[in-house]
Amino acid sequence: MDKKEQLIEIATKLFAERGFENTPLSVVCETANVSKGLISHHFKSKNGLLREIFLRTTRLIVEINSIDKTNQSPREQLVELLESFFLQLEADKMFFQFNLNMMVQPATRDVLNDLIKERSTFILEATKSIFDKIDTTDSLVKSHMFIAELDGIALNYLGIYEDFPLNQIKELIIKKYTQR
Amino acid sequence: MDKKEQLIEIATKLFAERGFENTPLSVVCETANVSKGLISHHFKSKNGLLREIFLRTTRLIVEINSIDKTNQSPREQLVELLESFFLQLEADKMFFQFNLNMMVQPATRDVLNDLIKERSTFILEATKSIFDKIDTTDSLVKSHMFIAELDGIALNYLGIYEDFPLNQIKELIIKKYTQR
Amino acid sequence: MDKKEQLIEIATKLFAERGFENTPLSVVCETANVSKGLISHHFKSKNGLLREIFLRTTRLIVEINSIDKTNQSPREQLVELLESFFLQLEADKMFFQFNLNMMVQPATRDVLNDLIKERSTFILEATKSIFDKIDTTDSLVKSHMFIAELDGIALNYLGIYEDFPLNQIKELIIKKYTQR
Amino acid sequence: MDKKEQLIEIATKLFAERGFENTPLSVVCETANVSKGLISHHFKSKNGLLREIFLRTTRLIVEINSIDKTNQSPREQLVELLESFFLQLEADKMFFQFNLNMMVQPATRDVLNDLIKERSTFILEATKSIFDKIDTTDSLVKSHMFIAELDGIALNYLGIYEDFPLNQIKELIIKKYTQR
DNA sequence: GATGAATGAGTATTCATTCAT
DNA sequence: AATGAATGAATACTCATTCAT
Repeated sequence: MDKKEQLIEIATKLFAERGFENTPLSVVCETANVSKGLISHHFKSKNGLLREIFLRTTRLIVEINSIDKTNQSPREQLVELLESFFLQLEADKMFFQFNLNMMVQPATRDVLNDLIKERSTFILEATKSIFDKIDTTDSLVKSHMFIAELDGIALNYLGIYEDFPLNQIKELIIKKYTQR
Repeated sequence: MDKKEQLIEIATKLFAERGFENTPLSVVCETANVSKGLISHHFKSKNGLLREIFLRTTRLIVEINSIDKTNQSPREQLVELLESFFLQLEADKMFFQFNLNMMVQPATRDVLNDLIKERSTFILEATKSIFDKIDTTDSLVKSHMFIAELDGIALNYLGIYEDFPLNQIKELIIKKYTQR
Repeated sequence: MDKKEQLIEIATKLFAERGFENTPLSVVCETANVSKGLISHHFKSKNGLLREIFLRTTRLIVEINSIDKTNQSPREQLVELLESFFLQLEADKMFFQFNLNMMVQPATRDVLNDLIKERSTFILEATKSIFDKIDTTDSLVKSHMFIAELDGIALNYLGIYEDFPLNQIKELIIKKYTQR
Repeated sequence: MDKKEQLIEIATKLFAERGFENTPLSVVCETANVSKGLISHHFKSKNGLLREIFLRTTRLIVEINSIDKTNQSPREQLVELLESFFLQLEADKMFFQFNLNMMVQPATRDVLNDLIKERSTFILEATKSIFDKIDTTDSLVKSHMFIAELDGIALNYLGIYEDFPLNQIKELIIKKYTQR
């Protein structure tokens, strides 16, 4: 088993669960059964490790969106996007927890600034390219609205309301975006 | 000059700007021109100070929502709520930054858990009471959607997109909620 | 109820239970329902309070030993002294705990040095005056032995062995000192 | 040069001289020419360091008592034990100072509770095994008396009387325990 | 006599990072 | 590639003391 990969996997999980600032490298290393020196060896620093993790997450997002969807109508694409969003939100809370965390915290924002910009630009453009196919009017604003809505749902589902009615919300949203 | 109030004011500002974890008490005290011991004296601990701040913020939210609005139609209330939300989002970014921060970060969440629950329950009920007057069908889910949308907008405006089209989003949303 | 007396009583108890160094004045004041400023007002400082307490304890010891015992034989006096020692050791553990504590700890020793000397000189002389009446040979050494024995018993009973056979020890000692 | 051993040695000395509570780690580290972090690294905490020291002291006591003494009569063993006690009491005051300190102070007692119990049980049994060979009647009580006597002597010699007649006491005691 | 806000020096502890092996 | 001893700056917290009221 590759110690480097092991390290990344464990660190991702712990950073998501406990927050970056609140997760000492000592805990990461103990959990991953790895010596402290190894982090500096592979990633130079704690921030280096964070950037590597964030980068990989972005790569994942890009890959998913790069699947060819030319055989789908734009509305079908939107629905599929929503379906996969709600599916993953339930299945991999950690993933969203981690990303929300990184965005909101000033300290991590500073470290990841360029990577966050890169990723959010990609997401905005990917979304807009779908909306453009439906109607170019206000497509940028609508894309922003769309993204904000999903982020807000993730935020409220993960962090605020214990009995957030995720499924009903999902239905409501899908209905909204499939109506002409 | 009340040193306790001074302390709270400065701490609120600094926690919002730099994050709670990332703001040492030494900085808070120096900025507020106050000795370290005073925090212990008034709030017992850094967490105690945080709880006091969060509590006051909640009290503010409750006060604003307690203003009598019986002379307005529910849709008018909704629009007013949206107007004041967007107004404040632009005017007092710190306020939103601080609150998002507290919600998302695991460490602060643990400290504030009970207070967060209290506040979010209040907000949900206040929102639902308006939606109920329009149409009781799905009023709870719609309230959740409404709150999530606004949170998402705050999140994207403050933390992700530098050129977030706040005004256009505002218009779009108000239009959406004034349509029958 | 006199706040000063209240303060002394509570402080004695707490210092005995938790040790002097380990008992913050804040705890003393809260327990005694008294403000912090009052200690400085009455005793100048924490050390001042300690000295007052130690002084009172000495005064108690002196008083007990000042009772006229001219109608008793020296051996009777010795037995009575032993009886009262074992009686009090069981009844007022705190008293012995406190005094042992003060003697052994370097920090408190420094504060109480003169008072400790005064008291221990008194005790030695009071004991020697009894032994002298029995036999002046080695009376000083025997007095030291006698005191050391009792201190050792207190130490082992209070601080080391949970099932210290206090009563059997008492009988053994009394037998020893009543034998010709 | 082993920094860990250096640390233990210096700390033992300082804790004995100044008391545990009254010896800041800063002083220990400066004296030992070692960084503060090293204590956390090797012993986890100040209490951890204390436990390590106490443990080693116990180990020393056990080792000394484990020397084969089958070629000595029980009374010879008792005398040898007394001789070595008085010898060490004069030579290594620190050792006794430290141990008395730990026993008497509530704060350190709590930290060392299990280790103190272990050690005192061992000492009691080692002593009793000698007394048993002389006479099994009351051997437990006599052992307790014996230990208490020595502890009391150490206490009075080290902590109370400046001109404690140690040598005369020694002779008196040895005479007592060699008499049939 | 009595209060309690305010101070500030002091202390243990945490933790990312370095470096020799 | 991997270890872990060692560092030292940073940080929250403690607590006796002071002083205006």
